[in-house]
Amino acid sequence: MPTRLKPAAAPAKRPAAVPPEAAVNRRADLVRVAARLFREKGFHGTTTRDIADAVGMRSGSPFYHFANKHELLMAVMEEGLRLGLDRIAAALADTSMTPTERFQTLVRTHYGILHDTGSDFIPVMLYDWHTLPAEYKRSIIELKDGYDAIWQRTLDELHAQGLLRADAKLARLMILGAINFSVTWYRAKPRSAKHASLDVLAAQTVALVLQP
Amino acid sequence: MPTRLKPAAAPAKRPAAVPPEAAVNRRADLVRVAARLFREKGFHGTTTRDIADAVGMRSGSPFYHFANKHELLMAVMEEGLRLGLDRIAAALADTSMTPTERFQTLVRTHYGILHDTGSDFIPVMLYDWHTLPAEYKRSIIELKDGYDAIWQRTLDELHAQGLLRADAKLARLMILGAINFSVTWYRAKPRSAKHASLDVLAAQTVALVLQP
DNA sequence: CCTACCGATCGGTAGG
DNA sequence: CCTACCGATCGGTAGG
Repeated sequence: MPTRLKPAAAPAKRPAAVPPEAAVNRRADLVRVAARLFREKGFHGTTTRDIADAVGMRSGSPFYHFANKHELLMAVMEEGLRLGLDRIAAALADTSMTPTERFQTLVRTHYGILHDTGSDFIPVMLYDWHTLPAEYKRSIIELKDGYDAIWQRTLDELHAQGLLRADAKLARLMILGAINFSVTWYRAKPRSAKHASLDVLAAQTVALVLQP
Repeated sequence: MPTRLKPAAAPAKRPAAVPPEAAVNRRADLVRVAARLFREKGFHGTTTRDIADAVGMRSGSPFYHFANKHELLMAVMEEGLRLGLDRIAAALADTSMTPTERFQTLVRTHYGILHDTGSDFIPVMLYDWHTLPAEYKRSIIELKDGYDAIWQRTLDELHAQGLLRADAKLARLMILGAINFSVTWYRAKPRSAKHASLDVLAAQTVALVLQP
């Protein structure tokens, strides 16, 4: 008859009473930390306890902010797409750019979205998209469609100008695929000096697919 | 005091004694079924019981063939790379091909390796590479390096001929990335007639990156 | 957000 | 390869 062992450790001290708007900060902490851990170890490879530990909560407390683990995953993806759309909007704010310049900007911005410090949200979406139950996917797909549409507009223009030799829709899938796949091989800030920077990566990507 | 409930079901009948070489067939069954399930649900999303069920074994029996779940994952990846290398070698058997023809062949073959019926091994490697412990990766990396080298030779030649405008090594990463990423969006044999075939996909990929 | 907990499941094993 | 099992862990919950 195995009796459940209770930790003999002293009970944790309660933190000081929290300010009113702290809950949303704690929620944001959970999303940010979940993104990092999901990216490193995958959704199923990360436990809700790992996430709670990393933000200094007890194991049951994340469920005060999220009904279940999948909603945490959804929040990570939503945050990533919202941040990504913001970054794209800011980068394309100058409306005088040529289609080629817009394309260069999109490519460089997307590399940043994948590899800048703290940018773990979109990689999680790329890794664990198939893990999200269909009912959670709807709202994410809406955001993702907005993201794709921005790319598609520019690629359509490039195609019309004869600067893109493939079908514009397949070109979008292939170019974003080429960039997205860098999450499997690119390491930010390695010791080696001959490592390609994101600027170089972006320039080479553009050179590969755009007609001179 | 919860007493463990034992199933009241009749004990399963032992199957007839197996022929001597059957063990290797059963092992191959496990690898093939594991590849399919790992692809569909991921490594952590698939239980060893799922795999045992799918081949008609009891839950403990896969561990007669594999020391642990990770060795099953490694076997899936190894099988995929071996099959892939075989397919490439067969496809490139004609030594009179130009670099452009070899490139077209490599691209088309790789799409088949990802999307042909029963070709679940390499997609598993793409999805769950980061799940494999480092000590298991060594032998896989060796096979993978061989695969990459074949691509690199052809891309170097294309670059020398001025048919590829990006650095040849980055071009390999980006082109294989563009193709590999199709595992996230391409569905084989859909109902829709306007769906791109692998032939079309391959031709468009070549058109996108190769200078006319 | 913590305490205290549970039901289910999971990878894996001993022995045949 | 099956039987019979276990130790550990996991997502999640009731109540404060």
